[in-house]
Amino acid sequence: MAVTKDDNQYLDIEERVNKIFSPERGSMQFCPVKDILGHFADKWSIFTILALGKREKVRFNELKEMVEGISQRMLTVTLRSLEENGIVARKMYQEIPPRVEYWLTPLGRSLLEKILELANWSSTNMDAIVAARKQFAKKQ
Amino acid sequence: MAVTKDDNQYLDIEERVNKIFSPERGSMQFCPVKDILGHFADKWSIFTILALGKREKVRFNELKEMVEGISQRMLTVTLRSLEENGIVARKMYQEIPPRVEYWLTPLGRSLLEKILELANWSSTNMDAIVAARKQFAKKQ
DNA sequence: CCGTATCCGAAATGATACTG
DNA sequence: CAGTATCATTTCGGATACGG
Repeated sequence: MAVTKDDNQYLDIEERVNKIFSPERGSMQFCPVKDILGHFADKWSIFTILALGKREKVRFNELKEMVEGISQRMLTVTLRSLEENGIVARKMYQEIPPRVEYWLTPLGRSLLEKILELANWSSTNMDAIVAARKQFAKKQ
Repeated sequence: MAVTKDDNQYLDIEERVNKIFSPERGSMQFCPVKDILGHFADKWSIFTILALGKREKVRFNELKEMVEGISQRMLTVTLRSLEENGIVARKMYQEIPPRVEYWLTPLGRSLLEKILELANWSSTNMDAIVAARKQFAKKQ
């Protein structure tokens, strides 16, 4: 069996996946992929980070408008989690009425880069996915 | 590229975020980012795709071993969802005992590429995140 | 305005038992 | 082996009330 270009590509990916999960990449306490990626792999975190990427600084209620469908509670919970992990910074002004601003830290902006890639992928492959769904529905 | 990346990095990102969400990118029925990304933005999907990237074809129980902590039920549910969206292909052999193989479609492998980037980001920035968590704990 | 606290229903997930 | 079905449990998330 001749090795085609595609085969090489596949083996390359396979190697990279294994590399990420290999023990020497992470500390002994935890696997970074499981612990860290598992922390951001939820839709509210992803949509919140994308929304924060739209502007330099955003106020709480502005953010609530931008992340469609999120409740006040979930936005608070999500922002705290992102703040705890160094993705988001927060500044509260002692005014009346109060004003609180959120923005992405440099770390957060680097994560945004990767999420943007994912979002672009969604946009690019939308048609293929919709087609796959129709195909799957037929088979059932 | 003559202009350095850092100079206009922030503005560039802001523009790209807005572009993804702009109406003309998606159909009128749905926003690809919300509908599609929201579909894969859960940890079991992400870990399953990463596991499938490790090997060319994987059997159900092998996969269950590879995705640590997943239950049989959630693996089934996740695989069906990925199959429905054209990310995963499935072949069942009429043998006893039964054998079922799963693998990533070309579309799935292109998604894997993006997820790998995210996983790499986690690995690379692990230390910064752990530091941020400690810092946050102190402030509370 | 920007939260927190609480409660409650809904949804996601796990555990277990069973089947072709 | 690779599921499905069922039930129990945990978690998520919305609604509401309240406070700085």
